[in-house]
Amino acid sequence: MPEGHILHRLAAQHQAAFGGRPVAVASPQGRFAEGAKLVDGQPLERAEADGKHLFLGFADAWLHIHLGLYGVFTFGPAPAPAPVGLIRLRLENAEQYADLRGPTTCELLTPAEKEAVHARLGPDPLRADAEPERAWQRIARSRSTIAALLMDQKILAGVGNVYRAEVLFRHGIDPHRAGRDLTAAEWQLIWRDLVELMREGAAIGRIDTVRPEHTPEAMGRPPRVDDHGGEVYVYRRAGQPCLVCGTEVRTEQHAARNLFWCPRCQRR
DNA sequence: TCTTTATGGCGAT
DNA sequence: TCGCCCTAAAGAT
Repeated sequence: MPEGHILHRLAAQHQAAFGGRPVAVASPQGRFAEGAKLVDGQPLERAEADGKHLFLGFADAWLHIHLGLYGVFTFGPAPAPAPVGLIRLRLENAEQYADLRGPTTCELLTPAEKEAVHARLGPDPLRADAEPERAWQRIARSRSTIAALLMDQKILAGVGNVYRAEVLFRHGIDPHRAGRDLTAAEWQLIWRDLVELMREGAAIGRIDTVRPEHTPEAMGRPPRVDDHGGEVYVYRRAGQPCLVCGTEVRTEQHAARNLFWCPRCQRR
């Protein structure tokens, strides 16, 4: 269950495992059988991520993958075992295999179609070519909440529900504030923090956002483990005490997604 | 053996 | 704003 950091990590993993060499491409489940056949046996020329999209470049086409809410890749040493469950896509060479389950999107694109995907995305904090100013231009004019804007991939690419909740907490910002009420200085701090947090997330493969001075050990509280693998301030911690001030963390449905925040720490 | 839930996004209304 | 799509694991019965 992925935000942008996972897709960048996956691009690097595919490059390392399959880059520059022919790859067997198949669809054990059958739903992507025709597409798989078209690139089967071609070398993987390059792998890249753009927001939450993964692109695998073959000679004849770009393989475009979006994991959606519960898509997942599994890597392992070759030979791949007999398929268990629904495997949409399997990549394999002599050393390794990768299985893809449950993606929202798994399709072949032309270069022009790939560029069209890029064109409709906002800047991605994990890409060197990102222009945060583009996002700010839209946020500064918007009456939508900053919570909704951070999740809008046309505004900002790669940020999901966890990074949204956590970056707003780290900057003390009430998620319900309108984008146009943010200051340019606040936006710059949010962007820089996202770049840093997501780079670390891509490197270690999970989302850790709790500053050293706020860890349970540093605060003299019993240790704890968040059930999604990382250490966070508010995401999925509704009803539990805020790590900083002890106030109960709140949650609500916000544009059909779960929003979490601390009503005391996030009053700006 | 059910029902629910999830770090997403699309199109219809 | 709603329903719907993709799948697996956790929780309820």
